[in-house]
Amino acid sequence: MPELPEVETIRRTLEPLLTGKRIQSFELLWARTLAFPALTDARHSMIGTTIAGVRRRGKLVVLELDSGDLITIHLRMTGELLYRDAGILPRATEREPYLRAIFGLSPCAELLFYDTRKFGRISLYTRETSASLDTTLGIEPLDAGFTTAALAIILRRERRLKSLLLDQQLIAGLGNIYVDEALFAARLHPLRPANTLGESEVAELRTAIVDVLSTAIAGHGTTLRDYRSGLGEPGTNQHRLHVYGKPAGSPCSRCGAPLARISVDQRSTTFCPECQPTVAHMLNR
DNA sequence: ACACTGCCCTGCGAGC
DNA sequence: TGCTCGCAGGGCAGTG
Repeated sequence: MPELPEVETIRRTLEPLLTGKRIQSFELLWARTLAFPALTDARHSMIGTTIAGVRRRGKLVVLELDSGDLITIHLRMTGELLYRDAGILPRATEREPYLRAIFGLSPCAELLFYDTRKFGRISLYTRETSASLDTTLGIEPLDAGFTTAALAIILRRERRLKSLLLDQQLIAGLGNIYVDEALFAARLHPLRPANTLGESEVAELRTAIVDVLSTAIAGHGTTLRDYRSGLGEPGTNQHRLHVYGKPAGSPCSRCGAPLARISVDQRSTTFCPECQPTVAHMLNR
């Protein structure tokens, strides 16, 4: 499932291809893929505008239009955003089964949105409504502002660490894969109340988050099943995962102890009980 | 403030 | 082989 590194990889591949292209059509093949506004309004706003840039905010791909409007695309679990040069490849008229939306671009190109599970969402924000993005999305973990002090403020609440790190309103872009990996790297138990972390633990967690995300971006993202870059290439970071997706009982890559698997916020969570002890565990030693 | 449930969806692997 | 079932999960609404 695409998280920050996958979305960033897609952004990087799409930016040079989309910038300067004019949107000349928007075709919707699954109605709910467009979250808002209504299709006719969305078409009216985007058709005829030019893509001025491709940004990322959290897990959102953001197409900046020269009108000042923004098209945001959330891939959720199985969304794929593929660029196709219609001059080279045949047009997507054959209604492939998982194709949900088509941006027709001039000259001679298409941006295709595929999504098997139909959870992905495309939205259009105006200059006025785009401010709400920053109230629903928290700090960017790869921005300079994501300091140990900034993270310490976020952690200043009695909430389970993993649940907090997954909260997009606090930190934007982390999902199940990279939260598990970052907690493993920082040797922190996913159920630790966030406000029990010491100063050095906060610093280690910040470093772990930045390292895990940066490494994944360098590897062009994690491809477990569906994820592909904007040009259809899989990533390589799946080979660097230490805990995510590993079955319970499989050996920890660091200490050899059997990994544990629990559920946190309805999400499977894998960690090493030896490397990532609870506070109670540490006191009992 | 926090945790939990159910919903949206489909493909896949396990079990029978 | 062919079926059913549980699981995967990001975000959100609703409940406790």
